Amino acid sequence: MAKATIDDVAALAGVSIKTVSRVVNSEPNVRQATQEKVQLAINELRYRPSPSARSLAANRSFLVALLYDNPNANYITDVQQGILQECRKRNYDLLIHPCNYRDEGLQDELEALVGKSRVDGVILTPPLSDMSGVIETLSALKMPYVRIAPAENHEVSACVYCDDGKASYDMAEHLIGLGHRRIGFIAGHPDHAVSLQRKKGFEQALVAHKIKQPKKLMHQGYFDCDSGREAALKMLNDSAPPTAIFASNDDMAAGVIQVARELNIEVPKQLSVVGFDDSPICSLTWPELTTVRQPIEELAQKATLLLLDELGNRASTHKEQSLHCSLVLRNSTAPAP
Amino acid sequence: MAKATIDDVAALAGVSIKTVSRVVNSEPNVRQATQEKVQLAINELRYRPSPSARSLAANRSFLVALLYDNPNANYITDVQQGILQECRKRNYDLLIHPCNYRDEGLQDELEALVGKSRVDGVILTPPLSDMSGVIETLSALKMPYVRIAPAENHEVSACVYCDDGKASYDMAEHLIGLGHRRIGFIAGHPDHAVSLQRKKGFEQALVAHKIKQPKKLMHQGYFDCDSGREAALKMLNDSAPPTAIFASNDDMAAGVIQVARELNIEVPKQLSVVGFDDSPICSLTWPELTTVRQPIEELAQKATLLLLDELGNRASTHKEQSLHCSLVLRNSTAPAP
DNA sequence: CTGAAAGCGCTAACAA
DNA sequence: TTGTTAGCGCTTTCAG
Repeated sequence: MAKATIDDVAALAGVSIKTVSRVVNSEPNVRQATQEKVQLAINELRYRPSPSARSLAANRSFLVALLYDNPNANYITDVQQGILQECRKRNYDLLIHPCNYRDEGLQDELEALVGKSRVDGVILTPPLSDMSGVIETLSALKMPYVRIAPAENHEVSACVYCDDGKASYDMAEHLIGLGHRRIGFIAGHPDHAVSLQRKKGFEQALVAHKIKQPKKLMHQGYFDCDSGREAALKMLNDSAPPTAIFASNDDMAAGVIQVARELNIEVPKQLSVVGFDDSPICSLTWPELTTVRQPIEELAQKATLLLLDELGNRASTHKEQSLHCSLVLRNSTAPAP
Repeated sequence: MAKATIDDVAALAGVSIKTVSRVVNSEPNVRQATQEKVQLAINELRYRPSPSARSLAANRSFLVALLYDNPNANYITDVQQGILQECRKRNYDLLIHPCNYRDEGLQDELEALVGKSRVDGVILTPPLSDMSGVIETLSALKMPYVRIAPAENHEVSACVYCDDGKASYDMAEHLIGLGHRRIGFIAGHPDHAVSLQRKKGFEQALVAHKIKQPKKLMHQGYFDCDSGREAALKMLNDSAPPTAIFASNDDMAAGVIQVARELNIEVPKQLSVVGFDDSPICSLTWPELTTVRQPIEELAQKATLLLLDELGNRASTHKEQSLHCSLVLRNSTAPAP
């Protein structure tokens, strides 16, 4: 038998198609008895509304797009997971659209995706969350969107973020509390806004504790293991090496640990090492890595909730929310020697 | 201005909407001059066909779904990447649908997703690729699908896979070639069909080289670090410990390396360790892990190609393809002591 | 090579 | 509380 349509259901239930539509969309103003009658017919025919027809008529697709430039597999799967949690509740589906944030054609790509209005809304992750071009295109096309972890301009759209600077400050203070005074810092990729936040938080903690930070202890990294290694190599081979190193993410911290081992520097006895992100490698390194955990999945969930609310109400309640990071203390930190 | 429709384009170009449709879908039988005239109008109006209308009329959505039970973030992002590579070429979009393969309601979930025919085709990854319930549901609903890395029944549908057994055999032979005779093996999760293949390949290599494998050297693992640790602990604390350990994936191998360090067993001098998957942690462990690389992205790409071909032609050319794994030799292996 | 007409299956506005 | 009537914007016949 061919797929049942709304007409079949209406015929079987002995009502008009509009009534079926009402039941399907759980609209009010349907008598209980009618409701049940229709539901019965729906079940019997295994009727499923056609998304295309619905989209065409109602001008909404029940599809949201996740736009991202894959920074890291774990990050992105966490984000996807969080988004889908909310989507399932409201019968939305998720379409994923990785892209290259430095791509010249990104603007056009976005316009193509959004312009045909295949999706009802868009979710952005860093560094896209902070790209004015992207944001302006979306606004111009009146496409609802929400930003995950934007660094700035929290007011221009609905968004959800963590205070990375605060977490960074706390982590620095933790090290200082352990007696460390010479703390090396490896910054994150300069294109990611969080990099600056993490660096600032670190520096503020030093200032608060009246610690002067020599330039030699500040290094540029790129969020990958190699840049962590490079920075560590420079610092640890210096005549006045640090007693602790704060890497702006876990991959770089893993690089630091590697270098330490190669130089026969014991972690954490001679050198404390901390990272950021709480990625799976934290428990795979030796010693296990002290780090900062961001609630990525929750972040994505809240963001999605904000977006779907906006899509439902069409009340553009530009909200912003923030969540807290937490320190995860493992074995890569110890009192200063 | 409101969004341009096919009528607007037709009016501006001075042709019928059918002709516009022909141009948009690059159908034959349009005179060059007409073609250009229409294209001009399209550009001027920035016309984008409406996916919903198109779906409704043509009964195809240009959407494919990836159905998976997230085994691992890297695996899944690689798969997504591969799929999207092909999708972009043919203007398909990807909808992701993670699920729990042990969920009672999986059947219904699938039927809901597929029954409304929101998607034109489905891509399956392990362990879903081998679940008869899933496959039968898809077949019953006549939903085209392709399976990535199914373990068995390669003929029932289009599919793409690697010969894990062969790779496993080769890796075992590599260890044997280094002089190892007591090689511990940690099997993968029993629900994943590849686990058995990898185990079989390993055993076949031993048989081929006339090595008797004591039961004590065969352990059940679950693809996670902890189960690797557990197995390693048992084997390395034994009176006759192995000189090499073959873990069925990298996470377990990382666990083995940890345990070795805790027991002051030097890797690779006293113990060689190998994994499987070539995941990012391979270069983050110390020493870096020798492993097997599966061309996951290519696998996904080929699978998608197969699926989209089928969707295009509607010729159900049940093809199957296989790709090769390769050994990645790093520093965790050395001649037997 | 091109076009006219008839839907695809649903929702929205309005009527009853 | 329910039904009627128009489309939504496209593709598909089938005729020219």
